[in-house]
Amino acid sequence: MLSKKCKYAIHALVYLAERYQQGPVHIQEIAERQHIPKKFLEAILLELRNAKVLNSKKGKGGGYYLFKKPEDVNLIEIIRLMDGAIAMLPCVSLNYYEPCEECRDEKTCGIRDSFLGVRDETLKILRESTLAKIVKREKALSKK
Amino acid sequence: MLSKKCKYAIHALVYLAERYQQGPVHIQEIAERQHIPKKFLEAILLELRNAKVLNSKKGKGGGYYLFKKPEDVNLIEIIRLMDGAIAMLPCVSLNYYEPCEECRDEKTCGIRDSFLGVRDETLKILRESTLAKIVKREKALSKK
DNA sequence: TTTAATGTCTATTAAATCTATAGACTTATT
DNA sequence: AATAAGTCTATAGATTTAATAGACATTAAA
Repeated sequence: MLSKKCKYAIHALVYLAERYQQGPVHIQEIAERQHIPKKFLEAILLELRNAKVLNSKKGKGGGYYLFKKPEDVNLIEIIRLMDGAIAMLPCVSLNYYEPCEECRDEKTCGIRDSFLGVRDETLKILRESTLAKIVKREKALSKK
Repeated sequence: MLSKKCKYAIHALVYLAERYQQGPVHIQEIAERQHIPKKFLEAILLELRNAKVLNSKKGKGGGYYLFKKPEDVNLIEIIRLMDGAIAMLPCVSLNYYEPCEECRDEKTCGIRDSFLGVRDETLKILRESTLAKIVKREKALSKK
């Protein structure tokens, strides 16, 4: 399961994607509208800023805004930043690889293959899930 | 990521699947061979027993053995028993469904779809990953 | 029938992680 | 100068995970 932090991040980013190129939005507003504890959200947005997904403007009239284009931010990137590995086992993780302690020999491990498959399929879907597509989908669904 | 408990369970079950219908194997042996803390393993095997995946024999010469057929135990079942939901969001979970707190309206949520897709692909692969197949794969790999 | 080997069960502890909050500091605008 | 923002460090509380301890129950064999 994704952590709350990660879910908060996704919701905040979608919110900002809907307001792309409309100037900075302040934390308070995002927190209220998305029901996210403000202080927690602060830490999240800061991380996303340091990762250059967001940018911010300080001082009066300041706030956060999407730095990358909505079509260039996908769920893989967000999840990795917030929760770390996407794979279900460390030994099949691309970005957070670690040998499995429990495994005596990775090469002859019959378990890995399944999780390699899961990882690949998961990445395939999450890679295609950009903020742009999510916003588009949201609009399409609410028009029905 | 899967918990250690879950990884231990998978390894223990594979070990027992390799010895299917060869009589009970005692905890001590599984613990030693798979490098699992014995007391922790006890709790795990007990849960698997209560779920009728394993069965046990008490007393001298006792131990655990696979109750279901190796081809009838897949990774979905094991993961659900040990770690709970497989989906990345509660709102797309089949067995552990809960509405997302962060979501104002599930019907118009543009995020769900992606995770629904991930869940379906994940289940598809894990459903096919039975103990029988894992053991078979293991043997094939070690012959190379 | 005793003994030893084994699983069963309840409780507890230690460590790690997740979630949330507090408060002082910095920067930009008016 | 005053005010409205974000930045940063620290920490507290809650929850979950991992591991351990010890008393109890059952079975088989001696």
